[in-house]
Amino acid sequence: MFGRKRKSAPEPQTDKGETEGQEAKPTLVFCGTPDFSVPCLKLLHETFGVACVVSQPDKPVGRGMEMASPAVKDAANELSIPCFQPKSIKSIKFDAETGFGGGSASAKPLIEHLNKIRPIDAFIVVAYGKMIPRSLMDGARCGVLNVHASLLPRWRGAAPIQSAVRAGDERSGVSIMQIDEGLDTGPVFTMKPVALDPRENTGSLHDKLSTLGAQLLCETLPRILEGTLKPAPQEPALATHAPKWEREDAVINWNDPAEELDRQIRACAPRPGARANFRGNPIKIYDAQPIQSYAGIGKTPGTVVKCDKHSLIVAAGGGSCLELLRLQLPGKRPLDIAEFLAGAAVFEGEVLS
RNA sequence: CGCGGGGUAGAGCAGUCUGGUAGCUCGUCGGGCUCAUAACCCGGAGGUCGGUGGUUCAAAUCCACCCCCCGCAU
Repeated sequence: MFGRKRKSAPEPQTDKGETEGQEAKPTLVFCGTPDFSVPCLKLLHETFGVACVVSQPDKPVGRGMEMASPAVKDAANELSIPCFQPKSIKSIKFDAETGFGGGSASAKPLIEHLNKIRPIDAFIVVAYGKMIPRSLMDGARCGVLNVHASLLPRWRGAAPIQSAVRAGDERSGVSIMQIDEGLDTGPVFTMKPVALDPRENTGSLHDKLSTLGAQLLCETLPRILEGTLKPAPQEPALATHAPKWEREDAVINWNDPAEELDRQIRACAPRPGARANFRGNPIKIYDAQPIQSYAGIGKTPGTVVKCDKHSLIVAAGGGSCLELLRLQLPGKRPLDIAEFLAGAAVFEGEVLS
């Protein structure tokens, strides 16, 4: 009920002076879109307060093409933070004298609001989904800060988490960086590593990095705002690129060795799910593991080499074998292998593609 | 009105087209065999077939509407 006029901060905040120049709350603008961004938004708002949120527009999605709002917008609404969803922010301009201007029609309300809350200390971008224009870098005292889900300069780009899992990286992490005009090329304030579990998938790593990113951001932000933490440039020679995940990346090729398939399957879990074909139906594989005991040497990759009530083992490339653990038929729920086998009699010698 | 699949015992499925005794694999319970078992054998319990209405002597099955789940596309 009283979430509306939260603008004026509660008065009794004159206690401990842990950091001296910290009495005034910074003015922060948060830009983000999916689930991944939500923990950052929440912790940031709790710790420092967020003046407004920018997210991608609602779009028709899923069955029935119903309009769906981004997770960040829903979170902003819960927190009673004003949220703007311009179609594009590319053409927004900034002038030190007159403030923000330009912009497409859909960006007007945002621009108006930004001018109202000036001066802005920082824009904070977490998986917003679009490139950030120059104007925002100029429009805040500390420019645009970014939480990126990798240890830069490894895995710059759109799909750092999937890429780390698929590559079999032993560790990943989050980076807090300054956005410049390149794609994740800006100098880095700090990074925090995390070890990948051998059975890690994209979903589990996503969740780890999402909370880790929120923590690291909020720990680091005070020193960035007061200018005592300087960012260090990335080493360009070490950079790798993590391109957007394409449909093709989820298609199983049984000629690949089992270990590679395992990594691909984990990279595709829980979404979109690695795809194969079984009896003419598309089937998704969510979990599997390479197996030593039943060498598939001489078998065509994709052939079921062993199948009983509890396990299903398929030949892969180079004589390797893959035990399928969890899969899904079209129109059905994902099933653990034992459940799957209870309903669909599978025969040794059948071939998946 | 984007295209499509599905809801039958605790789980996974068949049966629906061609209405007429509720079936399979697993789990569970009891018993047996075994040094042993996610093994094997014997026996039992467990279902108002998603909901409502309609057609019919008779509906899981045909018709109408509703609820819920999922695949593709994005």
